[in-house]
Amino acid sequence: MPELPEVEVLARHLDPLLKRKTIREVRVYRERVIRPYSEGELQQELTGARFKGVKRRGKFLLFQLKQGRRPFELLGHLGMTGRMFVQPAKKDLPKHTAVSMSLGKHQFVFQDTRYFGRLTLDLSSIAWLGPEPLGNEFTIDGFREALKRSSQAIKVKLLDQTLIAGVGNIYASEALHRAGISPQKASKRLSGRETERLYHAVRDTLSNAIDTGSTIPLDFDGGSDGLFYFGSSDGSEYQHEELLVYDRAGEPCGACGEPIRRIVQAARSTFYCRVCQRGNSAPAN
DNA sequence: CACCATGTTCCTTG
DNA sequence: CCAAGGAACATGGT
Repeated sequence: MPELPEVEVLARHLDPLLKRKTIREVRVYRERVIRPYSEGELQQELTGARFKGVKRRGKFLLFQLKQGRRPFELLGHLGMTGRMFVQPAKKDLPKHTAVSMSLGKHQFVFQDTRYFGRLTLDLSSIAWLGPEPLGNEFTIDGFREALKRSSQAIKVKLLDQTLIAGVGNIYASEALHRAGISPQKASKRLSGRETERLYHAVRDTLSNAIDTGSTIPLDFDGGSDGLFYFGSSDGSEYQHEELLVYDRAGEPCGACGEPIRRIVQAARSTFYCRVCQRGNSAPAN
């Protein structure tokens, strides 16, 4: 479920559900996700603490808590397959539950099939994140400066969380299509106009996804996988319709009809239209 | 059985 | 030293 828009929608969803709730009990079923802390340490810190709010930074969730008068934060990340939701206390925990916290009548559940996600007191991983793409810190000038140096393909560069925090494999392809730029073009070779187009394309792609995702009911405790870009829990798939190139290899480009291509960059799939996204892929150094 | 998957981190290579 | 590439992590779907 994990790119910026999904995490943003999830943070907004969880905030009112967790706010003012007190953690009564913590259970860790997979210690890997709370590393480098132990179950005992987490229980020690969290038991009795109260939620103040839920925020997002890049693809990370920040749970703001208070133990008495002492504020602190818990960091969450969904990895590839993580889900976080609130369900009735009596309800059975799903398969692959990594952590659960009882909140009285309800319980907060972190479930993650592949266990790549995190729920930890170790906040170090957000220290190196780049600017929030939808915030004021993200500027065209800063973006241009960052791209100037690198000979890496622009698609790969967009996944660099120190460049922009929150763009993932799906929206990187989507943003490049929107900007009409070849994913293989070396970052440093983008023209001023292309850089500007990409800057706006990234922001527009992400905000549109948040808008669409916000319209979808997130009844996680009903068994939804929460992957709103793959459809909501009732089976409809409106958000998927918004994706113009991702996972559409062979299908005609909505703009020109050319079949969408799939290539591999940095060991990950990239989808693009050869006609709408022309450009030089010369790997000059 | 083979290959694919929304992400990050660590190790190796050049 | 740094940038770039790849593997590892772990499980499931097709």
